[in-house]
Amino acid sequence: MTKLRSDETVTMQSVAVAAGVSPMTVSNTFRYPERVQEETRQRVLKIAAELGYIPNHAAGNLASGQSRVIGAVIPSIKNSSFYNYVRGMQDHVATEGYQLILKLADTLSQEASAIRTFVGLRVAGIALVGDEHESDVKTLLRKTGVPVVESWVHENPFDMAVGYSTSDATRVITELLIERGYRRIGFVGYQGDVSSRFTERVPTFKQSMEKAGLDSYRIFLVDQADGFGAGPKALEGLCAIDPDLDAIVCPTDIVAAGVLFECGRRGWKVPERLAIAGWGDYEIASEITPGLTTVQPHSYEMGQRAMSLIIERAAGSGATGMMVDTGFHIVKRASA
Amino acid sequence: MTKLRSDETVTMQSVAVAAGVSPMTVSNTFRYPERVQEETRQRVLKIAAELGYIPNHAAGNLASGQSRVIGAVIPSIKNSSFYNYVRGMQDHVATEGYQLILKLADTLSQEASAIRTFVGLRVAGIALVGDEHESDVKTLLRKTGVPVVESWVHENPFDMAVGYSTSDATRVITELLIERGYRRIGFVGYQGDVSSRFTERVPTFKQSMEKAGLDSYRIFLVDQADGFGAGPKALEGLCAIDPDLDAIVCPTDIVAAGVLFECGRRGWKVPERLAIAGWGDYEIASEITPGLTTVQPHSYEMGQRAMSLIIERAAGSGATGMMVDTGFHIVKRASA
DNA sequence: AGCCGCAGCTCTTCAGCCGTG
DNA sequence: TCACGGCTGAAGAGCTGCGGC
Repeated sequence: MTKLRSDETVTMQSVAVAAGVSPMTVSNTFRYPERVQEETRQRVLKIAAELGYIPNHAAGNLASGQSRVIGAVIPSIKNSSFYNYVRGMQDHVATEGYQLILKLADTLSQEASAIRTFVGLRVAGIALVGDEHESDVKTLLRKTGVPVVESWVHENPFDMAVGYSTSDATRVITELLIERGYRRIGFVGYQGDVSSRFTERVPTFKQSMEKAGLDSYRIFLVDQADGFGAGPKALEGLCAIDPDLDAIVCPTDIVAAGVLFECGRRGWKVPERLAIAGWGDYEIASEITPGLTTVQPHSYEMGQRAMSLIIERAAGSGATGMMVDTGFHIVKRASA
Repeated sequence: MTKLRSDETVTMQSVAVAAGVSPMTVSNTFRYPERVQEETRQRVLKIAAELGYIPNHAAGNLASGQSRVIGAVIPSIKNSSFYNYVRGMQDHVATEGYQLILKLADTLSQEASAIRTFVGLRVAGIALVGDEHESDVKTLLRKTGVPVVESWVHENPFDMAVGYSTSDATRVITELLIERGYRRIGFVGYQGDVSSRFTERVPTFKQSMEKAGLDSYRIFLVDQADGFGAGPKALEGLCAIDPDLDAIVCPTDIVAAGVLFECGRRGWKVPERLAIAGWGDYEIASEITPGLTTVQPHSYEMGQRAMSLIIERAAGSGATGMMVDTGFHIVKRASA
């Protein structure tokens, strides 16, 4: 004997004794119900419930090398952008008898630490956002062979990916503004080390403008951490480039809302003085006045598909390199 | 032999062989570095890194009966209300060498399922929000003896609690409105099965009004799921009770922002025609115009203290029944 | 002081038992 | 004779507590 664990610890063994069966029958009752006679099963289940028995996942994981837990790393919960993504993941795993656990990571090194925790836990799979990760953890993930899905990623998956083309969406929303007659269009991006799902929009914006014979120099970068506060800064920065700016493309609806609030302070009419396009179709986009014209990624579906890719792999089918395009659409409201 | 695991699985054993030491020395290197000679430790660490070794938490948990993982159940990430709470938790556990994992649960039964997952994982402790939980899981938690902290709870903890008095905050914000000369004050609450941290505000509001000799019948309940949309509904409902309503107390800044947007649509000046008080000091409270006067709970500290209570208990000190009051303060802005 | 061997944590895989048709 | 349904026992899975050298 080694441990000074309380004697009252409820184990499979104690359930077995109380139910008058072997531990194996208890195990089978939970894992392969069809292998156990109805009557026996009911008895075991009843006893287990009475004793408050919950199978020790650590022991099961160790013995079987399998897990029904999937880990997801989420960049932030500061705003609602990942709400539907997480709901999609959660709803899908529930239907398959899996469990989802989350870790938050604002930076690459936090992401790396979260991944190490998940690997230590020997989860069935890992869902990441974006395609930039520390090279050490990439090596680690390769070595362990755990299924990994990158979300919001549209090409060159590390393992598997689910997402949509931010380039396509940038082109479509820019062309929409051009079509509606705006000419002096400004673009707001994020500065510093941000995900490529933001940085790859800039060249596409330029191309779309140039293709229409328009100038593409109205570009201003803000700090991703600024939230709503980025709006006023962006507007000021773009007005310094061109005081006659007539439209603005924002990296998120939060920034767009910040711009809209600032227009309110300045007494600028939207969209008459300035048209505003957002990104993400957050709840606020439909609630403020005027409503925000914005890109709606299909985040809920993205979450669902991310989980189904992992579960398929864990179940034996599925393969590395799989990619799913969940698309996007433009929600047209009054702001642009 | 049992498993058909890949032979390349990196275990403590394989690290030990490669480093020319026993498995126990590898174990000590990770868990009790001071027990191992500097030179040996460096060698083991180097080999471990080369092989991409991550200790199997399941095996360690099983062998030691301990865990460095803490589970937290969060009601929602739809808006930013729990952002600082989670940051506080995460920052604190990191300093203590623990890891935080999250599960989202919108309903009591989802919470129960999340708790069962955490118990199955044999986490070191569990952080919950609010004081309402399924009675089955309460029994289960009692039986397992896992440390549990309830947050946003100010009295009668199930095990331990950290929070502030929503009653006190309701009184203070109501008295602020009265002091500022508002008389026809309306109160917005949530209908249905919501946490007591919302329901207990109603009686306090009534008391505060009556104590000042004012009418307290201007009360309207909205659906918690409505988000910003609850604002217009609440305003309409309260105007039906009293068209000359001059101030409104909202359950969250989101609802308050919804009311503010609706005032914009109606052409009502804030706070001249209607004063608005929010709750939570979300990011939007300082960004919209006018800024929202609101209750600022010290969520970051709440998260930190929740984790320290759990870690103390896991480390042997600490006791059931512990409670921490993290307080609150009122942020005065232009809306009221 | 620094390092090691043994036994054991709880569960699952697999082989096999026993009685029946 | 064998197949099959329902159950069981032995042997680890990878790690750590403890005592020994």
